[in-house]
Amino acid sequence: MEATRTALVHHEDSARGRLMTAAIGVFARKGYAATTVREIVEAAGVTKPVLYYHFGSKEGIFLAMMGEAFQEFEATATGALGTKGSAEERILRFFDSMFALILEHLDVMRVLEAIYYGPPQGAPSFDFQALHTRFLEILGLLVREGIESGEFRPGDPEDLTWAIAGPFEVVRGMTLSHPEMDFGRTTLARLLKVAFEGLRAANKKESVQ
Amino acid sequence: MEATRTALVHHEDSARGRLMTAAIGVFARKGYAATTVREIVEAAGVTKPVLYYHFGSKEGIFLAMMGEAFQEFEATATGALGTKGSAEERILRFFDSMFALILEHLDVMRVLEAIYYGPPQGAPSFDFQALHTRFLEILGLLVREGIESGEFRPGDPEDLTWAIAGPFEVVRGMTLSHPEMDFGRTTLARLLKVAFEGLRAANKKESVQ
DNA sequence: GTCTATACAATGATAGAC
DNA sequence: GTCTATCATTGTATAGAC
Repeated sequence: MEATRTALVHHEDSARGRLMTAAIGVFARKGYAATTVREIVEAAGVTKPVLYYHFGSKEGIFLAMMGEAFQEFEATATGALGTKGSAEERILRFFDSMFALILEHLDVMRVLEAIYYGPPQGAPSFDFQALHTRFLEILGLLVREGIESGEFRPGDPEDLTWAIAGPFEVVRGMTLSHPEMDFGRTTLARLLKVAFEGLRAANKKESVQ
Repeated sequence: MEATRTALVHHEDSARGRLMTAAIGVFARKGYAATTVREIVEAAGVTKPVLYYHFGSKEGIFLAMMGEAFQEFEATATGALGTKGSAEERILRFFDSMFALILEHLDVMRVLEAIYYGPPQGAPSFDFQALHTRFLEILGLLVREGIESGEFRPGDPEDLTWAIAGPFEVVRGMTLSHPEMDFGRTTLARLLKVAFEGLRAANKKESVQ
């Protein structure tokens, strides 16, 4: 997994690598539609034909970038399933590893998010839905296990899953749109703690300060 | 307030009104940058010079649209402050009225959200930040009152505010990106109930099913 | 206020030399 | 693999008639 991960972080210092890095930055800042190939190649310090040689088109470099991100997400998400501990601990670790991934690739996540939640902007279609579904699938599994083991109170598993997803959405959203506010793993853990308060089985409730 | 609100819903059947309605739809579907004036005028059944006559530019029609939305948001948000009841009830009503506003103007909210959370797309700058801040400000006020009255447990007001904002963010996000899943006011109320569980003062906790 | 016709800039993409 | 030079298309915006 480490190998897959670094692929996205350290693009080799080739023309191709610099183009990828540059494209991620510009797409993140201006969105797919508003980005021109001229901007990308200027940021990468190459000329237009170099981009077309390596990626074939504006769509091509976009898809290459999304493909790498997709692989890495899938690896991290699935990896979180093989952990031990209480449901709370496992959920916390799952969120923490996903959030760390977001922090490492803020720009890619911004592009991904803009296209998934926002208008397609004429960007080539890409199955972002699968990412989100997979995230909720794993979270739902962990929540269900917590309910069955008696760690969480009885209740509609879907509702409890969404209740736990809330803090993650909040922190993810604020991190992407307001990085200066410095929401982070600590804040995520703190908000999650509040959410867990509403989920714990009655016999496990602690008095909280 | 009703007068302000209808301005956005029922655009008069003039060329200007049809242009506004058409622009909202196209901007929502394709984003600001990817939208062409040709598309707008074709959807409105008029020709290009008509748009330039009424709004001056692509930016002009965008700003006109955002201006109307802004006014309506402010009116609804502020209106929610003048209500009576327990903190839970007031928060629920506040969320419900804000969510109703979103449902009425899904397309405008999509455009607004895309530009606020996503890349600016070259759209004219607009103080979306103020909307979000105002929303959190009001919510924070209601939460603080709940803490002070002893209805909510003691705790960091900021954290508790975010914890309550979570369900709203989730339902808003899902409604905008997956309207077919039919999240709605009922789901919002249900998820909010779970969140309140984690906030209630110890002496007010009820056993939940 | 609304049309036809068009100006003018910028865009994605390529041919062909090196 | 990378460059210079250029093409075809599409974009915003406008002039001028009605």
